[in-house]
Amino acid sequence: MAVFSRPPIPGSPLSLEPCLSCDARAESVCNAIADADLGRLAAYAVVSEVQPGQTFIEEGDPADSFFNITAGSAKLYKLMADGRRQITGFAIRGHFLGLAVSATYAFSAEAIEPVRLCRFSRVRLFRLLSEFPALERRLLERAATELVAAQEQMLLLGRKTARERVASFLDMLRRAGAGPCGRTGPTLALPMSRSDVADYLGLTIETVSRTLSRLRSEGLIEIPSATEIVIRDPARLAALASG
Amino acid sequence: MAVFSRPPIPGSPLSLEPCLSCDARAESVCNAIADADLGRLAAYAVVSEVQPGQTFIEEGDPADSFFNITAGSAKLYKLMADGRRQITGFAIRGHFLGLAVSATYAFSAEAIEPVRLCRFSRVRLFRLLSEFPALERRLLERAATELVAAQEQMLLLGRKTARERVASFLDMLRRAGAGPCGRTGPTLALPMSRSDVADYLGLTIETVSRTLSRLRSEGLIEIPSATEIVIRDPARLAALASG
DNA sequence: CGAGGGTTTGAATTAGATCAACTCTCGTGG
DNA sequence: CCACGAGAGTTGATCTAATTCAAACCCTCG
Repeated sequence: MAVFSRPPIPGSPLSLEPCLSCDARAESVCNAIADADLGRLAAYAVVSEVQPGQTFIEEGDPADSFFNITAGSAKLYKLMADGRRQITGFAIRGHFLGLAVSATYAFSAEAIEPVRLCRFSRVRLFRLLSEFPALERRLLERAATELVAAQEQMLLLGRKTARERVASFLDMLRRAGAGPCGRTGPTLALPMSRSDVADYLGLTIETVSRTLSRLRSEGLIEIPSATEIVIRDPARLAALASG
Repeated sequence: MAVFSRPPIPGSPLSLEPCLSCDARAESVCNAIADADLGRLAAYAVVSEVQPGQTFIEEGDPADSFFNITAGSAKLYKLMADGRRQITGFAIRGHFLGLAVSATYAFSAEAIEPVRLCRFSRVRLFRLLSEFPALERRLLERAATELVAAQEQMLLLGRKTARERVASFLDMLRRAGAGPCGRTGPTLALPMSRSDVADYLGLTIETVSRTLSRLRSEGLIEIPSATEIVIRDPARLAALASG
């Protein structure tokens, strides 16, 4: 994994700079730490980049690192012995990964778009948490938010129809403001493949494709390309999503 | 909700006693707090009992309380407008509920067996967390554990067959040591109804029933009564559960 | 321009749902 | 004590949403 480096801004202290100017700071747990203390954080983080298709967390491996995504997007998934896959979530800027209690990771993570991340060793993270209680609080909040999202996803996987699942997925992207180049608007960028969407929604690629086609023929969405979807009728889509 | 009370042990300070002698202390986050500080904890907790069928957390209600289950069992679930239900988990002794970031609960909770619980107001819990960093750490661990369980459940709901789901469920109960009267052994007590099991596994009651019958006819389990199941072949069951 | 992946569409199949009947258990009251 | 009824659970027959199998149809890139 290549170590990410950025030329220091002249006149600013080198150790502070990477965190102070980090694009992800606003969305990440790091914003619990005051400017003056960012040097401590930066000293503990190892910044690296992961290319699309590369796995940077492997289910079952010793869980000795924690990751903070600062750019790009990744998929988190679990595999069964015969290859069946369930994508449990997508991680983007600001997401924190690998907070395992067990000694090993419970899921794998693979970059979809080029990912930039900060890696913390287990020991160092816990040292940071003790040093900055506000950071620990933010982490707890983050975990609680993830838990709520997980429960919503269980409802989707256990009880929703294919149509409702796809609508929920699009609605989620819309609410996340997943426009192309980070812009918001009716157009959504889908960085993941149909296969990823299918494994996230507990469906097959064929069913996802068919369902999208049907939503298009009904005028709810447009599909200018396989990786772009325009929401024509957000209200009807949201209604569909909730049954 | 009736307030639970227990006669104070003669000679022990009243404010300390309830937590010090609590059956759930070993399994609960409260074990992060030293004996000497239990008075603070007890002062903040309101103990109450909930009867089977009673709902003590309602999805969408203001999330101003946190609950620590000290006895009994409860189901956590989300409902759709048309009545479809997904049970996202079962909570027993030691479980902590209601850690919402949002202003409202994301799920409902209903007692299956009589539940005894400690209720903390939002304000008081956060005061406790600041006062006892070890408590916050335990809560973070707990949340991380729940998250891992949620991911496992997503794999089950999204990718496993009915047979694998039921086997996973029984294997989970077995590993949790869910014997009758808290005993461990090959016999499992199922306090929840078939309908609850179905809504937990994303199946119908008929499919759950049929699948259990089939596992019985294959000699993997015995079903002495609707609420008791004997695991005859734990290894084969576990193998089935993972595909 | 052609190869190869990802995607879409079509036809056949099936796991699980739905609809319906029956059984078991347990509590109630004659 | 036993008949009765209600609710939970089981079993059977049928149906259907989604999967599977199969064949095009793109794009993109050498």
